[in-house]
Amino acid sequence: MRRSKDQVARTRQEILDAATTLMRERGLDGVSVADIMEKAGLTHGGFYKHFASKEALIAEALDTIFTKSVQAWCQTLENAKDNDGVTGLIERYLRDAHLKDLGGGCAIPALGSEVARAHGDIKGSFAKGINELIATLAQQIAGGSSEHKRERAIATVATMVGAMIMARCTEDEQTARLYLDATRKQLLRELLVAPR
Amino acid sequence: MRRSKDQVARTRQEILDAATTLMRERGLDGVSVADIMEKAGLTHGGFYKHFASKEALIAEALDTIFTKSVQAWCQTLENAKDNDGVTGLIERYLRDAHLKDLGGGCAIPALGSEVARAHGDIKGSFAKGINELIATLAQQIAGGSSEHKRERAIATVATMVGAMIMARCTEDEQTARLYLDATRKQLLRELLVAPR
Amino acid sequence: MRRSKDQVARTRQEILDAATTLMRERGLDGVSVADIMEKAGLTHGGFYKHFASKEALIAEALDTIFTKSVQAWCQTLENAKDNDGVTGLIERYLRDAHLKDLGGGCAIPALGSEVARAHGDIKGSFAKGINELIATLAQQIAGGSSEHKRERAIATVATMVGAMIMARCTEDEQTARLYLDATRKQLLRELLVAPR
Amino acid sequence: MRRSKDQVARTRQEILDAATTLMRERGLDGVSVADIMEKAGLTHGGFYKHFASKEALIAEALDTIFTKSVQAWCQTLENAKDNDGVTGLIERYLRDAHLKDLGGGCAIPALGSEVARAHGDIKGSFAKGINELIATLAQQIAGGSSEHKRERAIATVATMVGAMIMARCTEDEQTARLYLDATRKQLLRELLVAPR
DNA sequence: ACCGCCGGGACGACCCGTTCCT
DNA sequence: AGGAACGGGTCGTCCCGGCGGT
Repeated sequence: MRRSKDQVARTRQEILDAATTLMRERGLDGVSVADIMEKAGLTHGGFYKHFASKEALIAEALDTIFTKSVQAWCQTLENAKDNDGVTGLIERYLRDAHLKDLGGGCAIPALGSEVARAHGDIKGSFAKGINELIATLAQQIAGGSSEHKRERAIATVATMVGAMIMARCTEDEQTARLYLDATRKQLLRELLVAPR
Repeated sequence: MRRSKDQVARTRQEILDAATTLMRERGLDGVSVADIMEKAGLTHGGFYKHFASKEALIAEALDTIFTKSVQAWCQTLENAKDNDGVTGLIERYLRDAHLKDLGGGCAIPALGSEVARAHGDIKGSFAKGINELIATLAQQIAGGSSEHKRERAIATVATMVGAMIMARCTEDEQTARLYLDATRKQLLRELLVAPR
Repeated sequence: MRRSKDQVARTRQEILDAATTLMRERGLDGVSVADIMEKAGLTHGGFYKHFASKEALIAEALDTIFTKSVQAWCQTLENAKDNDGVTGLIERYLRDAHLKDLGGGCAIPALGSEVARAHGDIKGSFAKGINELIATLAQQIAGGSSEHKRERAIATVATMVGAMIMARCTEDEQTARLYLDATRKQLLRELLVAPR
Repeated sequence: MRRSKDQVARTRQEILDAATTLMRERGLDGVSVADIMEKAGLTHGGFYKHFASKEALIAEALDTIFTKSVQAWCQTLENAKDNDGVTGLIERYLRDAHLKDLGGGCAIPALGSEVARAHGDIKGSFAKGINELIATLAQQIAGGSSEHKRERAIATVATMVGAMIMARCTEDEQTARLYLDATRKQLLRELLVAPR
């Protein structure tokens, strides 16, 4: 009975993991329940024992993705204690590897357009995730009121997200890299100007 | 030959117009050929006399959307000759009306995530459109080398796009407005700081 | 597990059976997957759990048809041990009932023209079936080398097939019957002449 | 007005010619009106000014095909005045070139299976054509009553048709050739036996 | 008067999310 | 948990009418 429950939970987690990757790679409408289950090593028949619907899975998978993203951001922010920390985050987000890592990267550029048209839990989970990401960054912004910090965090995330989307929408790698580089430069410049 | 050809061209344009709106409202995979034709007042049977495939229509509709966007940006930029012009564009992009105008707004936040996973003409048209938007803005950026202008234009567009996406991904209007306002403030601040 | 597997196999067989009949009645392009499923008492949705494609079903249905035909030929050939056996087969093939039994008759006159334009598994299954039918008949041909037997079997099958096609291509029953009768007479005449 | 009428008739004939080839190559259901018109160098819009329907075209095209076939058979039969004539026809029908000439060959193997399922004019034209072919051959059969001649002609045509179908239903050229050769041998053997 | 071509329904194969039975 | 069955949906193609222009 113990083992079994563990197994069920593990299976559930495998479905969730498969979903997080596939969703970002192919989009919310681009993945089928069967695809996800197959990637999890199962047949799609048992899916509805674990989740109420595809939508419920997506909402939960979104939570999982954002939770991991927040953790990663925290780590990046903390690891660079001596210097800014924010600098590190920006460079980490706008690097080439992230550009190509559709399935493992930030959910906002990967799914933002689709979620904007969604409703209910999906939109809710996504909005919560964005909020947490912003809050995570805001803590680390130097100087100013907490309101000011939040505003700067919002704009910074927006810039990174927009740059990643634009970079991913071109097949020309050089242009993509240009978008990322130009954005990083500008963001770093602002960082120097702002604290004052 | 006059009337008929006009009529055909008009019909084609109506299909295209219907597509531009529906695509942004429901996403590339969210609209069916039948939906588009119905909105254009036709049945879907005649679609393939006008376009080779759904993909071809999308690519062309993307061109149409971006052409109009470039025109709108130019106008906004020129109309405000005395002051910056860029200020006007930013305010226009990040205003509440744009947030809600999914079907008529900028294609990048509306379709970016999906196009990132596309290939061929669709991605090509989209990339060209982004490029033109950036070039349009770059012309109006004050001071610095042309390279510097371009970089600032890229970052500015990225910021606006990212903010719009994030704002559209929440059902809480207040939060959405906050994202837009915070971003606008930050963008305007940079405008004051940068040139000199 | 027992019942279930049986049921699945039975369903699959019902689809196959429906296909074998409908194909011969309406032609390869004349039947839709939905038609076949409906005849099998199912809806069209579940088809692809049983077969990879319409083409795969057709190829398998062709195998089924020819397997049954070979069995029927063997039986007819063996049942008439005392006399020629071949005589019985010819009379069985060229009788009136076969003329009208489009859905249950020999696949070669029913589908030959279409299969001639097909490729891959469909053509492969059909060719194999023809070969087996010829081999079945060749065994029973009296006298001569095995090569000679095969040649005579080929010509005999060809004659029967051609007569059936021609007979089915007229709406005048008398003419149809004439084609069948004339062919049977000629075939029987050859049987008397040849062995010696 | 004169020229125009000629031109119309010529256009009609070109459509007919295109149809005769395409029908045999791709089957009755395999050709679209657009295909035929395109091959005739026209767009498919004007088709219905020349023919009442696709069915009407097919029926007429069938007449054209059989008329030409009868002419060709007559010629072959007559050209070989000294010897049998029938021998020449058999060899001409069962040769390798005919096997591959789907679009220009005999209509019975190419379309027989489909026409068997047709009705009305299509079946009527086909049946008439078959009849004429048989009558053409019957005239040239040596010895016996006219009834006997007809019977032998029917069986001979049936054999040739069946052999051609079977040969075309295999992708293995060697087997195809075997079917044709074996049939020809047998047919020629009968020719020697019969007159007596 | 006749060709060009747009437009209309209908239908084709294939796929998806979900339920139910085993 | 496995998987068959369901019903609805997608894009693409077909045959055919009817209008517009030469």
